[in-house]
Amino acid sequence: MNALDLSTEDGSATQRAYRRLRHMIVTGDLRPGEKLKIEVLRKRLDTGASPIREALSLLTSDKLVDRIDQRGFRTAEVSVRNFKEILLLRCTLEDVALRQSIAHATQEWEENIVLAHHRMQRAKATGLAAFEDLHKVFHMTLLSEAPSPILLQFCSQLYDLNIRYRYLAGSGLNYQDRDVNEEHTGILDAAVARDADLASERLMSHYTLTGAYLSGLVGEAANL
Amino acid sequence: MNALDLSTEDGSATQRAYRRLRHMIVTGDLRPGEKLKIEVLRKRLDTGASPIREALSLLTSDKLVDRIDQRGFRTAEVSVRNFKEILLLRCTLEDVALRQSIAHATQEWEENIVLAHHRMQRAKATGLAAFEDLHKVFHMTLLSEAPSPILLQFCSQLYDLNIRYRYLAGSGLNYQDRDVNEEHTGILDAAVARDADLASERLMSHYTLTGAYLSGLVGEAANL
DNA sequence: AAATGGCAAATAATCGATATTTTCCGCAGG
DNA sequence: CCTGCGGAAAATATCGATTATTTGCCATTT
Repeated sequence: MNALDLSTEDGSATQRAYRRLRHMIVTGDLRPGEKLKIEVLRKRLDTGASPIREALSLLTSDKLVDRIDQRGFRTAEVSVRNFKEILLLRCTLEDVALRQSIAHATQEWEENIVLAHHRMQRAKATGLAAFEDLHKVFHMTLLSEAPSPILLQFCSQLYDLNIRYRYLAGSGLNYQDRDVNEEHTGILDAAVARDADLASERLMSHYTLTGAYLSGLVGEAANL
Repeated sequence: MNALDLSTEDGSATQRAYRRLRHMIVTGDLRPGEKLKIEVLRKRLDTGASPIREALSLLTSDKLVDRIDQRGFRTAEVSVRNFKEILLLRCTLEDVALRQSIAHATQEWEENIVLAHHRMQRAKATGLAAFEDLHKVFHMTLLSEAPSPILLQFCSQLYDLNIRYRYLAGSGLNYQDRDVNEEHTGILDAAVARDADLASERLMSHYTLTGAYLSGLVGEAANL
């Protein structure tokens, strides 16, 4: 069983509810700011109130859900401001993490990135739905040697918050064919070459470009 | 009602349990790695199982509690490695936050810091227990104008993780009289003068010194 | 003596029901 | 016409009990 395997059916009722709710929020199935009534979700996921409640508590950690004491839960609001904050923070934190990761690079790590990159490319080419997951794996693998689990966890969390905007902007998968492939390959090459400055520069540019593109869409799509 | 008021008795049972458990973990009343049995806590806090359970879920977000599916909760482990990671991350993030905060400084902010500083000093002088809280308020106020709530939340979380080590190292309050007062005043002055470089330098130095001092203690005290 | 299998106790997770709180709506008074 | 005040309806929070899972122990086997 893989820690990154998000699809499976096992685990406690709480875990299942957590995964499903998380997916629904990230993909926009549950709209931003939407009230999350226990009763409604209970029926929808066909489980008891307790697991729902706990799952929502967990999602609060991920900042995908807001809890208001005594008046329940709702999905986190979105805003252009929030989107930009996430983008900027990602740049700041991933720059640090990437440099640390490259500084601690190993052969195995190098191979992991190459592999992650290949899998991502293949999924994209074949239009597989798993692409989104593999894309995250690629990015997190880049950072994975940074000896700072908390930092990595922050990056992962910000990644998820960001991807939610990608879905909300519609066309979850359509990168408007700016050449994203090439950007990824560029980052990969620089990382494998252990060139921290170049890799970081490319990564930042990758985020900034994607961000600028999305920023416009986010505004209209969610009409903020 | 103040968002920073941690003492009160009101709110839901969950909130009360959350505050009390949090305090117990941070102050070391519940030891690192200790198993947190619902039944035991239920009696100790005189409340039902549900609030305990939810409070523990919330504490998981704060990384003060680890949850292991199907086998309950335990307080987060500590280690010198983890301590150093927190220290380093705080330096990285607070440097960013402080510079942003100073860049957005207002008159009101300036007055808030002066006030926070004064209250902290007074509490220290009179040996008040509230000192720890006011110390946190002072540090967070320094950062408070940074237009990045997520970043501030990370800083707050790291602050709490760090202070836990202070308690664990024993002598929660004894700063060994390295002149901490003077360090605080120095940071205050630089911030009020809007000198971001100087303020940041002093803040980092403040953390690094405290960290170096604690680092030794943490090792012995918790015998890691 | 060490390993294995399988009870029994302990503990966690979940459920269904109750208590508490908020929300919503209509009505009286200004 | 707006504002504020009940009071029912809805929703949340909490409890007590039940179910499922894990853990610890001891007999049995090799």
